[in-house]
Amino acid sequence: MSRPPTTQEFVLDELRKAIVSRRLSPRQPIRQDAIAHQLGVSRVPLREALKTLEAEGQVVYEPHRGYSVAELSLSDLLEVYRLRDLLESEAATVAARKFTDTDLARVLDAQRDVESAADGSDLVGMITANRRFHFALLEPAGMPRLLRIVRTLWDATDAYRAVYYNSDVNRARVRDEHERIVQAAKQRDAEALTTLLDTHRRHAVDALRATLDADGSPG
Amino acid sequence: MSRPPTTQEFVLDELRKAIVSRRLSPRQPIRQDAIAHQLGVSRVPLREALKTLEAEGQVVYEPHRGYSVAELSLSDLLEVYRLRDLLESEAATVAARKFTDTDLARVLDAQRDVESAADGSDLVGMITANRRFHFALLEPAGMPRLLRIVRTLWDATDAYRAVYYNSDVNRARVRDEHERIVQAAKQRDAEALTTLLDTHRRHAVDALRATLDADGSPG
DNA sequence: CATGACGAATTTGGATCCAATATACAGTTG
DNA sequence: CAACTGTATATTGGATCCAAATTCGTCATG
Repeated sequence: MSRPPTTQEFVLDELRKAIVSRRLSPRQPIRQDAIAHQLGVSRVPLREALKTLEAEGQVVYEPHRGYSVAELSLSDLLEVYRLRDLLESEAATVAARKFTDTDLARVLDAQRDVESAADGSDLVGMITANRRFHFALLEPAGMPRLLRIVRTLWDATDAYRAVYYNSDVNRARVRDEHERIVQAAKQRDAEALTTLLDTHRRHAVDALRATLDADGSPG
Repeated sequence: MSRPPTTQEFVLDELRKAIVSRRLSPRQPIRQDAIAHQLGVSRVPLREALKTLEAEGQVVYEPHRGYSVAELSLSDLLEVYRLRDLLESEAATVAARKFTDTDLARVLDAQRDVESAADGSDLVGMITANRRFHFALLEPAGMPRLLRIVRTLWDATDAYRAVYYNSDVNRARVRDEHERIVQAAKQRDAEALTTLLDTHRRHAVDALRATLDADGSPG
């Protein structure tokens, strides 16, 4: 008994995809009329969707001058990962003490998808399965506000994930590290789990940092 | 060269005040037509302001059913303070290494306002000065995303601050603890600073928890 | 040639109107 | 009398229209 999405939900989804796929590139002004026309809607639901993205930091807004896609500088990237370290460590620690068999089943299920996506070089599948895997590990903590914040932190760097997963070695490493994380989760070993996740994130941020440098985008 | 506020900025401000002052109480549905009329505006800017509050967690939204003021349960309160512990500790530690004389001057200035507000039993003055004091300590960290998150965490419990500062003993304790915090900041003693701030927050959350219990609001 | 003033065109902000959905209520039926 | 159905009402969602602000091009001026 689901509900058909409202227009603003549809628009929000489309905007996210456009930002992640770089069809809307950083610093680019968002012309409301053009985008609304393109999506076949009026500006009203578009603007409500933009307000949501503004609050998440995905776009920046200046009254009377409009919205533009937010740019992620190097210091922004490092801050995002520092915040993820702080918040995800907490969530993982709390969650590890509470894992039920159902929780673990969800983690394993996501990891199976990660594996097949890694094998099949399926970028989009990799991104979504990886996200499912990590949030399956964090959700049992029962900290909805924390989770919500962490989600926006993930969104902020989503545009870079496709690049990251485009590499065979990166996909293989993720798959491998996830295996060890699964073992720690199974044993409810909070300390090992947080350590492994910390390392996992450090690998990601190092790779992203290299990407950002290669882009030559100044920060 | 300031700018006159847009209608949605005005509305956002009014809504915040209404929520903090409990003129809009938790779980109460927000009738857009009524509020828009009350403020002498149309529903459009009101809805954009509500989208911002939704993203901050101040109101909850259900499509086709509307917005209502978010309720803060006991577990929500504890989560907010746990998140503040994690994030403000980080910010304070980073900031302590960077304090300039200008930064410290801002802290001292805020503390002077706290003192006069505490002496004069000025509740609103106490709330604003206290907030200035704490953010003056955190802003030098140069972590804009963290600061933004912390601001929303403060907003979430703003409704309870007036109650807290209504007590002579609470105001005196805040004033006193601030003095010691100022000393640690002057000496750039990051460890002492974070310890003192931790204790400071624990006192606040204990008092708030008592208030919540007294309210008898189940959570 | 740089600079500033002016005006047209573009773009955003907000109000009003209509459509879609949910809620409340009356009446009906088992 | 409980449960259900249909209908009226209230409320939200979205489209269109107009006002306000900004941007951009033009031209005058030093």
